[in-house]
Amino acid sequence: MHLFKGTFDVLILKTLSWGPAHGYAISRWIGQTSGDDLTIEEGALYPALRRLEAKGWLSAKWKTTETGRDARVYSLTDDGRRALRRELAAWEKYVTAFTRVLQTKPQEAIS
Amino acid sequence: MHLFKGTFDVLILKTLSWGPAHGYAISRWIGQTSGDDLTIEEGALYPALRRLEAKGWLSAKWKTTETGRDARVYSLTDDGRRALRRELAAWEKYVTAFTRVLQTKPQEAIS
DNA sequence: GACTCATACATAAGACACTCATGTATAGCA
DNA sequence: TGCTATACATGAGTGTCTTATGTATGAGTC
Repeated sequence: MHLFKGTFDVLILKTLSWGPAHGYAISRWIGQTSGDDLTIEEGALYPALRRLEAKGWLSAKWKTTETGRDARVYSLTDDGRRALRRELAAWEKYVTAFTRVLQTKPQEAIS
Repeated sequence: MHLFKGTFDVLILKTLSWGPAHGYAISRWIGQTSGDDLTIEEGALYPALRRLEAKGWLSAKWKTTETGRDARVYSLTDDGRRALRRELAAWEKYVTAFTRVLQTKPQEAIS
């Protein structure tokens, strides 16, 4: 489905809050747990990870996975953990405000 | 606050579902009812209205308001009403999926 | 009469996250 | 040998946004 830009960072951070993971696995996890309603394209995923790393929210190193492949494994930094808390709060605030607008019925015509 | 791109159209459509209104009033209504948590900049507002009009979701005509000013008053078309229903459903589905990802705790490491 | 504020619309420049397409490489399996 | 899944990467293009700037006028204030 079409998505709302700027919302993926929180999902990535949250996913990494459970422990280190590489990009492909993060993408798969988000797809799975959302029932495939949320899919993050590879062209969006890898730049996003670089971006979050550049912000200091993630740290990365190359490792070999259990299946014998090279993978770039990301971990949440302390800054990343703080950012996650902030972003989660912002998201909830946003949804609350959004819902309020959707549910408020005007007494009279809007002008 | 920073916003999530692509989410405003629904708010505009919803606001117009209560009756015709001009851009400035729509913006004010969204700001008000959200407790100023959601503000739509004028540089985003007017292009968005044109966009929705071009899609056939809104119709517009110039009128003079009660306060004696020229204003471009927008109304929801039938297509717009259908679009609103679709967009609302999509938004709810998105938030649900999003919440599911945020709340799902993995049994084991994500890989 | 001059000034300021709120109302009302408009647009251009630039930022930025996305989609889509394409590319590399390799493990595992039939 | 060929196919699928895994794993990363990037470039071109798109579209919505922010920021800044501009026009114009009604209403109230000094």
